[in-house]
Amino acid sequence: MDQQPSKDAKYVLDQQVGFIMRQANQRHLAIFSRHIPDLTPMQFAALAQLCALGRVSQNALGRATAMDAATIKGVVDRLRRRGYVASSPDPDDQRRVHLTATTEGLAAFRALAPLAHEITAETLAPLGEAEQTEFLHLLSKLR
Amino acid sequence: MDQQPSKDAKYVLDQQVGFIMRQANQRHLAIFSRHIPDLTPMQFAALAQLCALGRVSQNALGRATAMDAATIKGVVDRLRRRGYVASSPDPDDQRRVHLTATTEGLAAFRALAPLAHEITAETLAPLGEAEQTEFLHLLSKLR
DNA sequence: GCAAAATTGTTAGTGTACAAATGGATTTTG
DNA sequence: CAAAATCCATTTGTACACTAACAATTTTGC
Repeated sequence: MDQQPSKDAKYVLDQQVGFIMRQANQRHLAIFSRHIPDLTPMQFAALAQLCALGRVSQNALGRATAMDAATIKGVVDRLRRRGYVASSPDPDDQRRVHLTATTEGLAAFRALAPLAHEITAETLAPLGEAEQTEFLHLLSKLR
Repeated sequence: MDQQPSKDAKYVLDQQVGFIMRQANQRHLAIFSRHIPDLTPMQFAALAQLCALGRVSQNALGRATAMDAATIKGVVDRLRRRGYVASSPDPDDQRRVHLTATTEGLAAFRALAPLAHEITAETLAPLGEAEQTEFLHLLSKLR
């Protein structure tokens, strides 16, 4: 009796925002890694903010990119291993470690930044121009 | 000279869909785990589809929930450990493992399903009613 | 001026995600 | 009917993401 599907259940899932949002995000991640295969979205975001902010502590960079302290650590570690980020101890506060983008990191960001627009454009391509604006507007309200 | 922030760089990031979408998703995940602390969204999705589809192979369940074969394995393992899912070998095709929701799993899903609507409602709460419909419509086109 | 509170970075543990490689089973095709 | 292609499930490796707990170090509040 429980052998056959209860049609109402499948219904439920396809109506949930989270489920649809996850799939939209999956599609976006695929587009991203096709354009920028060598850097993950998180690594790019961290590098971008570091270039923008100039000189920050690790936790501050995490806050600027909406990442957990534990998460930003891993991201920064990988960026440092790649030579894009350098760290030096803060003389005033011995808990802190100052982060800066290396010349190489800055160059990489400048080369990659234009691609970011392409990625956004391709992600939003299924929508018309007016729809894109509307979507971004609504999405922003949900964060 | 590179000490001070270059204002145009920070701009870029906050405009990218992926960055905003990730934050919207983070907020949604937080809402989800407040309402359903014992199951992750992925586990709930897999359980829901299993209840809906009745009896499927592991990979088929993965496809139904937009999960990788490697990913669905872990999710199913955890659901099985929790006693919500049972597996048995397929007599016709020896590659396959049939999955079914246990009585306990079915009961859990039925108890949790109403909460899914609350989660969606809370996630979309910052939007008006017409905006919610519009948002879901646009989001669906992006998956 | 000193104990309590807050912050910084780290580690450990759990749970997605995907790519790539493996091995076994089944289906297709030549 | 055998070879090739496909499919299923698993394993390995890398990368988020969050919780919780921790030590070291400021900062604060009385």
